[in-house]
Amino acid sequence: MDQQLRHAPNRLERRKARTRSALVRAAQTFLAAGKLNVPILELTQAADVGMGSFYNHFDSREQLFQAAVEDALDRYGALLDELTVGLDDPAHVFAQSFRLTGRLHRRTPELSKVLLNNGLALAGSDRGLAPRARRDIEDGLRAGRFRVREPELAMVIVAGAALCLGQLLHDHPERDDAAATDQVTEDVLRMLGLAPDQAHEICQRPLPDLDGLRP
Amino acid sequence: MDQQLRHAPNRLERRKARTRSALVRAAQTFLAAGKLNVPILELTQAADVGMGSFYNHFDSREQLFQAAVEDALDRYGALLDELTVGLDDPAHVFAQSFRLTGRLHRRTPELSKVLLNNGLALAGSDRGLAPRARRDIEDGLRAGRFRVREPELAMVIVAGAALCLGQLLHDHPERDDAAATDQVTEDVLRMLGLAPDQAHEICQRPLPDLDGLRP
DNA sequence: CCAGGCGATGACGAAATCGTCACTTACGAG
DNA sequence: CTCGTAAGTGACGATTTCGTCATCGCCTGG
Repeated sequence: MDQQLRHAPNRLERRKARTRSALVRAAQTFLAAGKLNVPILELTQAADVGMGSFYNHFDSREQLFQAAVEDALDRYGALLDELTVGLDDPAHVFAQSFRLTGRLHRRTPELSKVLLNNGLALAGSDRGLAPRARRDIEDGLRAGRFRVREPELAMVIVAGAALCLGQLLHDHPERDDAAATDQVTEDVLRMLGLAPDQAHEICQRPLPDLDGLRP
Repeated sequence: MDQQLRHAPNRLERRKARTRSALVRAAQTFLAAGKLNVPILELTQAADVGMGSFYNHFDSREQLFQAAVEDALDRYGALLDELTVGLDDPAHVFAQSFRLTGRLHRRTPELSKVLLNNGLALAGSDRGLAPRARRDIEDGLRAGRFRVREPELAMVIVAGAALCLGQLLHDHPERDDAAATDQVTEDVLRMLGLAPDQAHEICQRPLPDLDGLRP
């Protein structure tokens, strides 16, 4: 009883949230396909909601797509967090995040394409991957593991490498994504000032199991 | 006389080329503004040609935009070539190209935006900047200046850095573009395996004068 | 000077897309 | 049980965009 009364209006709110969520997910589909100019009707049909429902939740297509990107980013970021808990060495955290991101391009292609299609705009964003990378780099500097003059400019290279790596893996499905990712990570770690042998070693460490994370 | 007869039909061909070129330039304007879904009529008005002329030269808007991107890339590449003739050290060529590219983001914003808006797709392209960067890196490896395991993966980082640097300079007009570019170039050179002090020195060298190149 | 061809042009009917609105359905309070 | 409200729905008229086509004007060769 208490649980239901906690924040009373429930049934209706859930319905509303479900409709909105359906629209967002449909938008992510088109976002992944790069079709930014889909007719609203097609969007609502893909979401399996009525055409009029769109205007109950969003004023414009741009607004919906923005919400779709933010949602995708938040999920991407949360996933990364799950996968890097309990690591001490900032360089290890950074390397593991970067390597996992490389893996995720193949594991969740839709999410990957959302990233690639909005890539540059997101590099300076305060959501998603960028703030995490920034934090890891600064942690690494404080811990004396990294050696760069301007963290923000190192971020530029890290973000660019992550994006273009994703694009490479997307354009060349035959490439071994794990090997390519680990090599790029190693190069980036060297750029960050880590000793070459340490950079190499840190990229050989086992990664957490990716199976069974998303039901 | 001989000159005119060389490849006979001239007057008409020039007119045709002028119309086409006007369309391409207009398209580049919209490309730079990120407006990919401009009505054809607006495009032809911006180009100051008749609406029907569009269909004399292109079948679809996509086709025009593709031509616009290729044209911009070719001009960008040709400009880079002009500015790096006569350099011997591959590392120097690379550094100078990269630093000039950073400068060009501010000097020719339209060209810069075309690059940014099509960025990732161009990283793996065989036109524009990518093939030059690839060539410079391989030259550097042969000359023993660079030390990376896989040139193609180093390219990934270089391309990403160039793009995200452009985005950073675009988002933060207050930033000193020369200083930021030189620092990023230095970091990238370190990533490529150049000794830190050499990387620093090579980024201090004077650049060719940019004034008076485009009349 | 004439004729033929090629490119330029914009009016027009066809088609796509928009966003409102009048109506329905589902829920929850009294 | 009944009513009020919030959300869902899709038909419809208005608007935008498309791409064709009949016509025009410039150039060139004869």
